[in-house]
Amino acid sequence: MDRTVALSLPPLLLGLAADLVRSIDEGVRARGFEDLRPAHGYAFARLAPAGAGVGELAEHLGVTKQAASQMVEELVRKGYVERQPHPDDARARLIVLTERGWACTRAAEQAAADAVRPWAAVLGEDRLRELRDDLLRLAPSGRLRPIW
Amino acid sequence: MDRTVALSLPPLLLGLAADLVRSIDEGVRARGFEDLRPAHGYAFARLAPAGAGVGELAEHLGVTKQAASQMVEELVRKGYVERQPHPDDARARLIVLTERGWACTRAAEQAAADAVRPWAAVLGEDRLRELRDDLLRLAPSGRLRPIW
DNA sequence: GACAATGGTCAAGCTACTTGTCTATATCGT
DNA sequence: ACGATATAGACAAGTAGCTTGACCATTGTC
Repeated sequence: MDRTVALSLPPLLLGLAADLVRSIDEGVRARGFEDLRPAHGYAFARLAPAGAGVGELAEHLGVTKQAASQMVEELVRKGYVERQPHPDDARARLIVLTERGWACTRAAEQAAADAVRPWAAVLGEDRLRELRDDLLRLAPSGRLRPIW
Repeated sequence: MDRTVALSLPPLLLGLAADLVRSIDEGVRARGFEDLRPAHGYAFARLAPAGAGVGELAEHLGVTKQAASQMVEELVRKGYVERQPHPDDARARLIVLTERGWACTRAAEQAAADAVRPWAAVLGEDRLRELRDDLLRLAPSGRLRPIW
């Protein structure tokens, strides 16, 4: 395999990803959610579809249950999520987004769209779609991904 | 601009970048550098070409001078870098890689190449090169990028 | 119905960062 | 040339987000 491609690809990919995270973070903050950090976005991405337990959230974030529990406590205190009793298991709790949590999620999507828009101007719509398709093929099987 | 592309691209890019970081980190550790974390790789990338001062390193890493100074102290203690007097400025010090630092840098490049190799199998050499070219066009002006 | 396994929390400790302060050297204005 | 200000870096203390360890409540298993 071409050595120059192998050596140049990782820095480019990581650099672009870092810029994207920073850009979305700024966009989310600019929309009034200044008490959140990128890590919270990864949590929202897991919680948005149908909620999740603390353990599931921990696994998604790649941290311990205790750390996830602390983050949930923080997000509850800030009004982004709430703990509901789990319907089937009295031990477990279902963590779900509040309306404020959903509002933040929508803000993150807007910020992401804003961040990507210039890319379409640079590459063109078609090339950008191909880029998306390439990334889709490289992405590990249906693992859940962050919103921002 | 196509909304589905705008919404799917960021998670795919961030997810792939996260996998890449984890993969390179594992590769570096497997090659015997178990006392380093991904953040150190970003530092090495800035130091490798010609060394740098603590302030320059701090700006590259996006942290305070004090934090960069602490990381340098840690890397000195572990034998990866050394402080040299700056030739032109008696206040400043030039931080440069030691032989061990270079060995680690080479290990990181190997690990990165290992991580990217499967991508060529999925996309093909030509498509992968186009992907690299696309990322190059999206990368902000010649900003320095991490090795892993 | 005992008993291990699981979901979650409480408590304490660690680490990588932060802000604040300081010294030494360099640069600028007069 | 010299005093004022800016810059490079280190020292010290505080903080935030993670870790490990211990624990309780509920569930599933033999």
